[in-house]
Amino acid sequence: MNEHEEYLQEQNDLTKRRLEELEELKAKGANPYAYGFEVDRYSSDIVKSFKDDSPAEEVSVAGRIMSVRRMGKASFCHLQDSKGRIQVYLKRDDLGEVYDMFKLMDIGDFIGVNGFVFRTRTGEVSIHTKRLELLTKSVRPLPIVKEKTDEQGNKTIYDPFSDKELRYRQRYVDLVVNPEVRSAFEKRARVVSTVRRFLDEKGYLEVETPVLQPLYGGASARPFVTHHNALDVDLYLRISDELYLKRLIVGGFEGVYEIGKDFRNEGMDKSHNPEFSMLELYVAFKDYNWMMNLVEELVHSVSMNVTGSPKVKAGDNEIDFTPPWKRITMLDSITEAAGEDLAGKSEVELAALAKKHHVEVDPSMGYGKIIDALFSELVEPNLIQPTFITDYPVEMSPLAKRHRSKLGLVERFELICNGHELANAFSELNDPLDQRSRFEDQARLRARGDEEAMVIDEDFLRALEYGMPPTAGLGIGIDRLTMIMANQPSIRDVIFFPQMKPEK
RNA sequence: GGGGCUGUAGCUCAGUGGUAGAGCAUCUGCCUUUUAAGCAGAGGGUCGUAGGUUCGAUCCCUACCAGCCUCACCA
Repeated sequence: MNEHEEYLQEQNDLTKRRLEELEELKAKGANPYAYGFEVDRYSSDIVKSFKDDSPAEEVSVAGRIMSVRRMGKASFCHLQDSKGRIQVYLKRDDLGEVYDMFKLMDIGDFIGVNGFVFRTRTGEVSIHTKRLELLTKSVRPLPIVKEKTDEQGNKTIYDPFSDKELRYRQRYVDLVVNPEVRSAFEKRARVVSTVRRFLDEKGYLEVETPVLQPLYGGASARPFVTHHNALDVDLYLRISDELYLKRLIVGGFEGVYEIGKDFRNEGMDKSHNPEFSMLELYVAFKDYNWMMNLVEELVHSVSMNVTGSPKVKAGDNEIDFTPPWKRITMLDSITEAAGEDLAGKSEVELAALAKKHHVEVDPSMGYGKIIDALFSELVEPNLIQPTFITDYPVEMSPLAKRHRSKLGLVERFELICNGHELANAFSELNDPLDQRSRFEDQARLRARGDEEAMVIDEDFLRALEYGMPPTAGLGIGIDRLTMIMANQPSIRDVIFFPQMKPEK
């Protein structure tokens, strides 16, 4: 048995049948893998612009066959291109031998069609085919999804392609068959392009910094490790861009941003993927108050561009991004939720308060960690409308500048929306001595076994010693922003190829 | 890592301790404006993998693999 025969042997009957058709088509002189086709219109544009009283228009379209209805000497099929679908009418009288070739074509095949636009008796705008070309033969059967639209315009889907494992592993099939998937990713692209345009118009410079780093930093997370053979050194995939972008502020750029992938070696769930996209922005001579205004403007602009409205549906909630948004300090937000004033409370008193509200604490947790636990449990899940939480304990924020008037706090805010963190920002710490002592605190945590504590970056400290101007910094998770804008409950639905265990 | 649910035809799913089922898809026949096309007929399966119990396992048991949900951990 030769290789080709072995391959045939392994295939199921549906694929075998298609491989036979492929040979028959070749025998009839068709090239089942053609080189191109002149397209002049998109399906949905033709349907939209059709007018019954205008003279018949000639069009050329190309796409995949998504349904076929054969009735002896005439057939209908639906052709799907990147904009939608249009019905195609094929008649033996018009096509002759080509009509016999069409009998060898299947759902999934790419065809090119040239003909004139008309409306059928049943009212559907269609193309009356004059010329038909096979562009690509599909030898593996697609899932067949049928839908019916009733008089009220309600769609019923029959036999949906819904197995999540198959959808993620074979996203190409998911995209062909489930139009709403394509639409979510188109929204993702618009999120990114809006952010980029917004920041470019403000005059900030888009830059690229290393993904492979000798030291990782800028966030609390475990990294991926890799190895450079020629240098014989271990390198880390970045967990954030922060320390490199701040070096660029030291170097004299007054506004820099980067949109790129970060990598964190942690668990996965519906809001975490090991690689994810992050926007980071640093602007000289500004502080976190200024940055809050910018974030309001930026996210509002994304919402308008992506959804056409400042109001966005997220599951059962409607989120309104019209500025200004609520701003409240972290302590006040806990005070509000717990109904007890936190001001001046000691660590012991806080721990007692936590127990009272059934928030788990253990003796190893310091003041900052208890505050964080209280916040995560009592406040964060209930924040649906965009809210700035400000002024975090210094222990939680080793790269943020101390608050100008509140002892033990830093000038930091997070934007919480729909119960999740969407952005994180601070007035950047630029005192090299303070930064060194914060790194050293982190090193002590690390020595005690905190694998996520930051490592000391001497080169970054050296840069700060040369002087970094007052700077406001921001990070926004692009995936999570997209989840909200596209109303997708899982990060896997806004990442084309989410991380999966290997297929066995 | 803990708990729950799931894995049967290309897709979506029923089902039973004794020869494996449906709809759609596929194939054959009829049909030149149909549309979840229709009518008549046909083919298609290692029932996730490996063990065990049993005369006999797709079904019961165990382990493993994969997926989803959830909790924990984590930003």
